[in-house]
Amino acid sequence: MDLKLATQIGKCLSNQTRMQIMEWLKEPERNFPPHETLKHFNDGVCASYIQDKTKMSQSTISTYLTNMEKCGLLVMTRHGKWSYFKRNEKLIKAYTKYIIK
Amino acid sequence: MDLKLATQIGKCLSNQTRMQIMEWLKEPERNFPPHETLKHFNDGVCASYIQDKTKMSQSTISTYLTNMEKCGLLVMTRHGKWSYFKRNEKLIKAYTKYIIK
DNA sequence: CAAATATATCTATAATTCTCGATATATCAA
DNA sequence: TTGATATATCGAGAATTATAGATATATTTG
Repeated sequence: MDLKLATQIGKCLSNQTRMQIMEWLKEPERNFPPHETLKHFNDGVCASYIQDKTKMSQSTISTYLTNMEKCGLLVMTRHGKWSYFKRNEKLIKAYTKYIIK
Repeated sequence: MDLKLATQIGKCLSNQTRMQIMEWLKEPERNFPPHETLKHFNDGVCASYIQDKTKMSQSTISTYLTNMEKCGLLVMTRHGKWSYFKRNEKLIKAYTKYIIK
């Protein structure tokens, strides 16, 4: 973790929708309906379910998720035509360690 | 800690200069010269020393510090004509607890 | 292959943030 | 009180980010 990465993470976490997504992804089974094809949340939640819940446009949420994945906050796994996103707890922990004294 | 406050904190931590200030304030005696009037860093570091180190304008750094204090990241103490800023470890910890699963 | 579906990327405008100079306020020192 | 110094606030233009529609790409299905 360095200054640049930490500020990029801060940028992702400076928007209520994005922060809300991070919170929802703490408990996928609680916050999202079950996936119809995949029978689990092992790789997180598919982009369209996340989008539905935010009520924002597809392109906006896709951009959010892509950026959050680029800075490491989320991990993306593709299954067929679906993209699944889950929290990257390791990076989140590294970020919190960086800002704590 | 709630969604709104967490994103405000994220905003403060989304800028390299502000994040750098947070890092410097972890170790005032290491990163700043001793204060001439006050003989300690108990209340943190005075605004002008912080400004000097960033090489940015007085008004910009004053705005930064004021906003960081408003969202609780920093605690401000006034001694005479000087404003001293120190980290608010309690709030920082609350923020990290909020984002960690 | 063609159609349907999910996601990603491009482009442009709207909204917000950045940054500084100017100015105001507060305090100290003479 | 006057002048000097430290910090805060205001106002404006520059830079960045937000957001969505249009379009492109990728995958599945018939």
